[in-house]
Amino acid sequence: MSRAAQQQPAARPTLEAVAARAGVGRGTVSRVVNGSPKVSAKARAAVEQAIAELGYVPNQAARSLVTSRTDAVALVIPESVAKLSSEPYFSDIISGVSAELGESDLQLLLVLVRDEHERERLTRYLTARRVDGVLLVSVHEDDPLPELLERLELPAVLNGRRSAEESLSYVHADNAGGARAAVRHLLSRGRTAIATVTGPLDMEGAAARLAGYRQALAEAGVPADEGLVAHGDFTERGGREGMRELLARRPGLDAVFCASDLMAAGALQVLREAGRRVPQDVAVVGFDDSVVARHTDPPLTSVRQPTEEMGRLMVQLLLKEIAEPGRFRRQTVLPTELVVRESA
Amino acid sequence: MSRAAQQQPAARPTLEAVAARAGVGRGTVSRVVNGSPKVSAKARAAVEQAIAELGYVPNQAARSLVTSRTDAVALVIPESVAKLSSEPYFSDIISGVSAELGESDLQLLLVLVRDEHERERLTRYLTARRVDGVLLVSVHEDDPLPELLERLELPAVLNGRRSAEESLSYVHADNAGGARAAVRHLLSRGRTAIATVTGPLDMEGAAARLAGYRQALAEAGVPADEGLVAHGDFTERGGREGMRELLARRPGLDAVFCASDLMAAGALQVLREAGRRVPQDVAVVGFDDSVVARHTDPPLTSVRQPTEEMGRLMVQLLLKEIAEPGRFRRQTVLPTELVVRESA
DNA sequence: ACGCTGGGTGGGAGCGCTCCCACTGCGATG
DNA sequence: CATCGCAGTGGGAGCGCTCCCACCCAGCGT
Repeated sequence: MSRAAQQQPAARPTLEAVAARAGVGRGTVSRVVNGSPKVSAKARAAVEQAIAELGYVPNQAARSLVTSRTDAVALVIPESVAKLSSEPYFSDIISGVSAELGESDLQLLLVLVRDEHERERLTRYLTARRVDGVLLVSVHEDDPLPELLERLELPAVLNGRRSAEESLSYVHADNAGGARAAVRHLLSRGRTAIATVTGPLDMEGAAARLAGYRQALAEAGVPADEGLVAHGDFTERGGREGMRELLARRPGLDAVFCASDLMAAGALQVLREAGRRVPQDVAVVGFDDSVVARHTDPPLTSVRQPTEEMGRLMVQLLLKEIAEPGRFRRQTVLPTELVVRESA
Repeated sequence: MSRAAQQQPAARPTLEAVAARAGVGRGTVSRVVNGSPKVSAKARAAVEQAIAELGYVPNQAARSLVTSRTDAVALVIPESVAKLSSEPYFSDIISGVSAELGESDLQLLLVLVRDEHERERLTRYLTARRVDGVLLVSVHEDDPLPELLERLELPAVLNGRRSAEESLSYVHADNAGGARAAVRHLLSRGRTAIATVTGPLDMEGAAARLAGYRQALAEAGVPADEGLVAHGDFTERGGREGMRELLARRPGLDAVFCASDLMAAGALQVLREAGRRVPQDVAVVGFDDSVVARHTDPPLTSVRQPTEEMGRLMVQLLLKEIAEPGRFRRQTVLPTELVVRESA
């Protein structure tokens, strides 16, 4: 067998070939392929048959070249924050995004950004407008990406927001409300010295959870005690360190609200080492209601946020923004819900 | 600033514009952009300056149109198997793939396939050759995708294999060896009635784990007892059901090897409900050494497989295959390692 | 009978790039 | 001093598609 013949990847038929076969012009084939109504039933039938016979599939590159659409959107995850693997949160977002995108004809590009180098790569990529829109999760206050997106005027939806005055579209959970519910629950169980381990406060969501914690205490007339507040970073290790700090400062605490399940898991370890029983001595509440919550000892009471749904919603907003790149932004807050298990 | 000027997405400069500015021809600019050595230092400098001044970014669509390369690869995850969120395995793969791809100029496309509808979409996508190569994880024996990849002659690397005679390139872990190590460890701890909950046996990896289990027992002269084998599907629920079945059939068992951590977590729940102490009454070993393993009660002894590294390796093989689409396949097996914790 | 519509159609132009071939100039060679 | 490379260069052709304009017919009104 000749090498040449073997290498021929069976040249894909072009629009032109379909036109010839169907006995119509290129324009008509294009109209059929793109679902234009201005085609007679007869012509449409002929074209459709030719397409089927030839196994025609449009060449996306050629299409993009002229339409300057790409039919792809990027989901950007700044993985530096936490390892993707240990954060079920991201998986759920991905899952929701993917499901919702399935309805449309857009392809999902997953972009993990973990260092400066990769950020530059992404910047080039976005500048080249190789996607029609961007979904950005885990937004930090000083993240340069949202600004880039604004400058490029690229349709975008954030998960979380930089601040309360966020100018881009976003979807996020009612973090403050969830935290409030968690703390109220602890109060209702008779706890009085309720501590918290916060997330990274340069993330609005983490700050909101802290605010919710404070608000619930204030409402109940509990005097604020900054000694009961430790700062973490959403990771398990951060949870351990925060808990140790709290225990050292306020040995008498009888409850702790952790701004993530992973931190709650870390806190649990430290409490056990310190000989405190959970929930008898210290009640623990987490946030996210991730897989981890169901597997700790004891299982975690946690604030559930509809993560997958947030993913879906982000896509819906993005599609609207792509279809109609208006000035005005779409911003949505989803409710949270306390899931009570043994830990509190 | 005029509204019109503001709305103009500032038409991106073309190669032609760069050429004009640098006072050279299009060919020369193209050579510089693509790193051809056949350019004089002077011309190169002029072009590079022009590129910088104009902020030129090549148009990928135009490039693809003529090269028929896309500079993108797809990572396909048939999510039907298990929810992405509960399987840290996938996250680790993604992480490794993404990291390794960062070195090259290829973009990662994540494609989740959860039903027939989405499979068809993907088929169309691949047929249109919108990617240069495909990474496929979680391969089942009867999965139609590998065959499609072969037919399309699309460079591809599997994670796992359909069978021992897999014809495509693949990367997988030493599943049999890992299972053997797990069972030997149980034997060395004096356990005699060692049960197992298998994964879905239409996956070669799951079958290999079962084979390793059997082999270790045979080597130790322990007579085979099919009553000690229950079939699961890698999920937590599957683990629970398998464990119940085993307990009903062989109440005297003193150890169980689960083919995934998630199943081990399920088994743990059932054992506790049944009043068995772990590890005193029943020792438990999992597989994957995922996050879950560290959070169960007690923490799981588990077989670690280098998941992230597998992702990296898959990319390396794929790149070779893309660069040189030869007949011969590259197939790699990575070692596993037993991580001992309290559960066994 | 003669415009007029207007749905339906064909095909030229051109998107931005790479490929490739023809061509230039210059030093080395016979 | 003519001849031959050969590194370096410019630019035509063309990738497969959409856009758009000119055009072609019915079918309708006057």
